[in-house]
Amino acid sequence: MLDEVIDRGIEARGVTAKDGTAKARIERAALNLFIKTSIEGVSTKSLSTLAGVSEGLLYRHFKSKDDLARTLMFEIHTRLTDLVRGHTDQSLDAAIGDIVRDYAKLADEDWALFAYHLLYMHRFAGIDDDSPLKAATDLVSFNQSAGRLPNGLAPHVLASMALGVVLQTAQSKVAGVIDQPLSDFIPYWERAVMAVLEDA
Amino acid sequence: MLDEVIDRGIEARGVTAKDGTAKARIERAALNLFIKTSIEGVSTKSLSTLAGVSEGLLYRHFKSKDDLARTLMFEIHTRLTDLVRGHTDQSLDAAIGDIVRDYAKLADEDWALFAYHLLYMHRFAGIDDDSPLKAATDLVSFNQSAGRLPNGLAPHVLASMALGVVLQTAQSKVAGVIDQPLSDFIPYWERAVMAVLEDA
DNA sequence: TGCTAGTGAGTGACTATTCACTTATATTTA
DNA sequence: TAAATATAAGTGAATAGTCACTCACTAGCA
Repeated sequence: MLDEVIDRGIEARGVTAKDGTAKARIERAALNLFIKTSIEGVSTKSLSTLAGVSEGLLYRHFKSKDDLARTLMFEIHTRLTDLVRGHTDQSLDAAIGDIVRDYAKLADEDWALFAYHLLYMHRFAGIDDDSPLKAATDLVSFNQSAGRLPNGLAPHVLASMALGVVLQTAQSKVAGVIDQPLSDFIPYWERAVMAVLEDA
Repeated sequence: MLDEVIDRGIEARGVTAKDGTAKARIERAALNLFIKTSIEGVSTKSLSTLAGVSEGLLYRHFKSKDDLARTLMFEIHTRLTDLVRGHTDQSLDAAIGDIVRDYAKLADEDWALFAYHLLYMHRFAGIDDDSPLKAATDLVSFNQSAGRLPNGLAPHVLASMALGVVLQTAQSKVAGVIDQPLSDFIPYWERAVMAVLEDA
């Protein structure tokens, strides 16, 4: 039964167990198993088997299973946060447009990594010190101060609501309810996010 | 260290280990530990200790740890689905108003149960056959057919985006970014959800 | 007497991690 | 250039611990 999972995992990505460096194969195997089951529910044995390496090798490249999970999480977390931050030099419309476009592109290009973030972000303590939500909150706050957005709601609440439009669509894709690439929704996201922000 | 977690868990709910029936205490302990860590990450030992019962007793009331997790999930899942379904006899505004109000109320009244659903729903296979999203999709579809909502987006996508407004606010509360009761956001949710639906 | 609630030590399977070991690949030295 | 040496990549059996679950048992109760 484990073999089936392993075969499907490899097959799904169209690669053999020997593609890429060992470290990269470990990371891909971890992502695919983590999003399929859970982090604690994946054993180092199944992980190394799917990656096509020995169990011991995991510990040459990562201090522990937790370190592996953390490394993967912070990689995508940083990328997503950077992507949202720093759009104060353009109009709000343009900023939202850029952000949702980049979000969709990143998700479509590396779905496993994106889905991993969506599913397990909340498990990593301290991750909210800086996050996509934090960056979005700063953007909302900036535009509220400039009088371009209503002040009725606290910026982190309004940012949550707006981000929800995008993230719940992604969640539905994780659940298998949606099977199109997220890029298909870019113009709709743009309009919906602006509507949430301006109607508050 | 485990004892600290256990103490905090009990303290946080203002109850002693002897409150309620043993079965109810097992369920509350499970919910509180599951949302704090994960399902697989919680041992039957820590669970029974927090509930103040023996490990063996878990198996008098539930067939397995998985059965316990499933039972809790389907209880809240059914309640939430019912809450969204069956609002076709009123205006869309009124329906959205009722739904977000009931959602907020249920979440505020039993936060652990609600948070459990939010965090782990996606893990239970077959749960999407009927779900809050499915019910919301039916409502959107009904209103699209009646010409009261634009037809540009597939109903399950539009429903996801609208639901995201509410669920991401809840997610931010799980993350500890928001600490108000969700009921505070009812009127804002109403407006934002309508804006998403009508602007699509 | 029969029944349900509750116990907790015991069990075998599985877990993450280690470690002594074997290749392979650079780097230095003669 | 060739030999010598260091360093990195990779192995898999061994280990100590934890896991979910069982079962023979006791306590109360109708």
